[in-house]
Amino acid sequence: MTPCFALVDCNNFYASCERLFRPDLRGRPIVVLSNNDGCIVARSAEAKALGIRMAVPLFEVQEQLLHENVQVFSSNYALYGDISARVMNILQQMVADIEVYSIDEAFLDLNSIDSASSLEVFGIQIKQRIQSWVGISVSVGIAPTKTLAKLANNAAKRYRKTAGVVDLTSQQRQEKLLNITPVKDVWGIGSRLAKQLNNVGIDTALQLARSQPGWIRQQFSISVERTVRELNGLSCIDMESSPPAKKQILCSRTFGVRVTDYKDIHAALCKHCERAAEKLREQGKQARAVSIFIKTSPFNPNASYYRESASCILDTPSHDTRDITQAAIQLLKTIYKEDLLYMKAGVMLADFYESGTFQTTLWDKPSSFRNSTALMQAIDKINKSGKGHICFAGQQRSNDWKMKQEKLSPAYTTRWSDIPSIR
DNA sequence: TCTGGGGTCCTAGGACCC
DNA sequence: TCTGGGGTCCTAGGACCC
Repeated sequence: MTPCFALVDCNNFYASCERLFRPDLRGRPIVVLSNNDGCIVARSAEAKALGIRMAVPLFEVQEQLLHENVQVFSSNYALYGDISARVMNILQQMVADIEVYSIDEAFLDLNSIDSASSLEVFGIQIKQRIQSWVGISVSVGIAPTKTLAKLANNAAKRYRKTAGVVDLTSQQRQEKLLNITPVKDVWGIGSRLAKQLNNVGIDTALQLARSQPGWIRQQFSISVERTVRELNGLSCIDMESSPPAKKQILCSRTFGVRVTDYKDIHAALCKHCERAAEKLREQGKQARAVSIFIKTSPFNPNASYYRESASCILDTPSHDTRDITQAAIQLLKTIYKEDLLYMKAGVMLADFYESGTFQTTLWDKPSSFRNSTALMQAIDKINKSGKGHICFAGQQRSNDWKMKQEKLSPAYTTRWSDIPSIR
């Protein structure tokens, strides 16, 4: 049986979430900013129509936003995460197997659905149900491979006539769409590859599909070869129903303001270690490799760019926040330089082990902390309860370095005090 | 003044082994 | 004169995704 995938993708997701509890914003342009209010990461249809580009720094368009009366929001992940969970929940009820691909999109395995109705009708059902149960509008692309389903979804978004659902199972329709799709719009082809492909005369998705897979592999990589095959309807990228175990965990943030003091960077790093260790424990893993980095702004013309990282291997893997923090701070001491304006710091964990599976040698030192597991479990439980937050002292009180979020909307669906009331 | 965060995969090259 | 062959592991860097 030929496989069949659907890609369901929310339209202008962050902007749609912001509008969900603000009916007064219907029809008005909205943009959502990245962490730290730095760049534009989402735009409503109206904002797109004004020509506001994706990923542009806020300061470059500030005047235009003001002039066009665009509503600006900081990222509100509590809200987006909750709305996303509701959408995914509905999809899970409609098919046997889904892969949550990102916060606003999921692949569906359509082989299991009742073949009595057409695929397109099923797509329309998905769209209508999410619209009426959650209030979010989605687009649906259906095809025999994930890469084609992505393209079908783009078409569903782009062409009004499709009403938001495109069934691309017919080969004839595939060719028609590939022919009018620039190669840069193909999933897996980024700007660099697009340029290289253009240089050898491949401008459209159809031209890429018609090229020799072996030659493509030789010239580019096995990933691009896979893309060629997928464009021809041969499924090479399977569903991943449960997310694969992480191989690394990264926590980093740009500071709200530039910082110079060691104590501020120390505090930020402690916070990042706490979150990284928490994520590690969620995976049920222990890490052996710890690395950190600090950097100044690459955009400052008056100072040279400083970026340094350092890493170490723990004697025995650990999931104890204290082990990880201790290692990180030791590393920080080796790369911190005075009198620089730091922009960002982060910590990365890697080399993961299941608890208790690591073979120690006679001379390895175990974690210096006893009762680690029970203590960490207790901390995680308290921090997830919503009743309070326990942290280690290294984070200090200073807030100088914390993220800028000046336009944050309420956590409408996840905090009691923020629930909208109707008068 | 001001430029996000968190990931994955692939390849090449060096070190090292027998 | 002549300097093997086959392999693993690790790391850095490049590319991609949302």
